[in-house]
Amino acid sequence: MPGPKRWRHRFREQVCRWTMPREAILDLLSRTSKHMSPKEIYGEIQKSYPGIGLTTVYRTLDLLVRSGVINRFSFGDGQSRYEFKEGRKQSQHYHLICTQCGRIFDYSDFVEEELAIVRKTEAILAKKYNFMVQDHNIEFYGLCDQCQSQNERRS
Amino acid sequence: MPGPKRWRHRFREQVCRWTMPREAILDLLSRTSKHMSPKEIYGEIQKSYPGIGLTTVYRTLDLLVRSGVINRFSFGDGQSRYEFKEGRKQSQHYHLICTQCGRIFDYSDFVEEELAIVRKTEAILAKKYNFMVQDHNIEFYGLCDQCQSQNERRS
DNA sequence: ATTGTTAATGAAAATGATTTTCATTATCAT
DNA sequence: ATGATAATGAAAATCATTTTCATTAACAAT
Ligand SMILES: [Mn+2]
Ligand SMILES: [Mn+2]
Ligand SMILES: [Zn+2]
Ligand SMILES: [Zn+2]
Repeated sequence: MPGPKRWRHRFREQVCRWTMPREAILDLLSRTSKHMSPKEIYGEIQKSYPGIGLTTVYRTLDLLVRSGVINRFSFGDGQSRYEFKEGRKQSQHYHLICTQCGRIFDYSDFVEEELAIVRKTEAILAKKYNFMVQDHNIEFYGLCDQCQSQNERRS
Repeated sequence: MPGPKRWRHRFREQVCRWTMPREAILDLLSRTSKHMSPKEIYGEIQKSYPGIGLTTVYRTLDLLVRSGVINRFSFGDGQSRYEFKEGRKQSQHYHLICTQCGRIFDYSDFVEEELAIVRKTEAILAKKYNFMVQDHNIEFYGLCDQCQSQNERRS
């Protein structure tokens, strides 16, 4: 079943209607590799569907997060950011966040070793604290290439 | 040099005045193991120093974060949360966040292996992306013991 | 101990992200 | 094609955080 149709079916199952705003927002997120905020998504969506309201963007993002189709992040810049959850493990990646310019970079090297540790950790957590892990998140904060050279030029 | 006095000196160096609100807030954070929000801190501080305003709490937390004395987290519940940075490596720990009740648990098992991986990762990041890592963060999302049993009782 | 400079404070207003309300519209099972 | 009702958009409400500004307090110099 091709993309849109698959979503339509998937959502019908939970007494949901597959509407144009939902299609547009999911489509946008599935095409970008950026970590977009509601306002950014709204701005982008406006270009092709001027009728869609910011409120609907918020509601749709909530729905998609609850449905497990996208991920929500709080990188600490005052707004939430969203990312399409790609199929399977391939897409597993973590984030580098530049503390100066705020840009976010995807990072997916060494994920094998990291995942092994994470699995091991999850097992411990389940046994010791009886905590049922559903998801995890690793992030590195620091200075991106650009901000580093900018800084030394200034000093 | 005992606690308060040490801070007083440390802050003088950066043309800062060591004031009563700063003392009170740092003192509170250094005693608790909770991850408190500005409003929670404000509420607690009020009990002993009714004069201190919420604005000052915000400003002081910013100062302490910039000074590297405390850490700021965004766990995604709409407010930032703060934690005293304890001395040395001993205190290195990560977080378990219950997606249902929002409670946050400290976790510090297996940190050895995790730290080894993190170091390795940092080296790669530095080489490949020229990203200078200053800090990192690992968090697990899931259901805490209590919420799990609550759920099965309801189902 | 007193004093002057000015960093820090608190109250109120402003801002900005997110949520709620409610009348209207559009989806989709029948 | 139609009815039930889920979804929408605009406006208002909320809530966390920041800014403004007149007043206060810290502390270096005396
Ligand atoms: Mn990403
Ligand atoms: Mn902690
Ligand atoms: Zn940067
Ligand atoms: Zn819980």
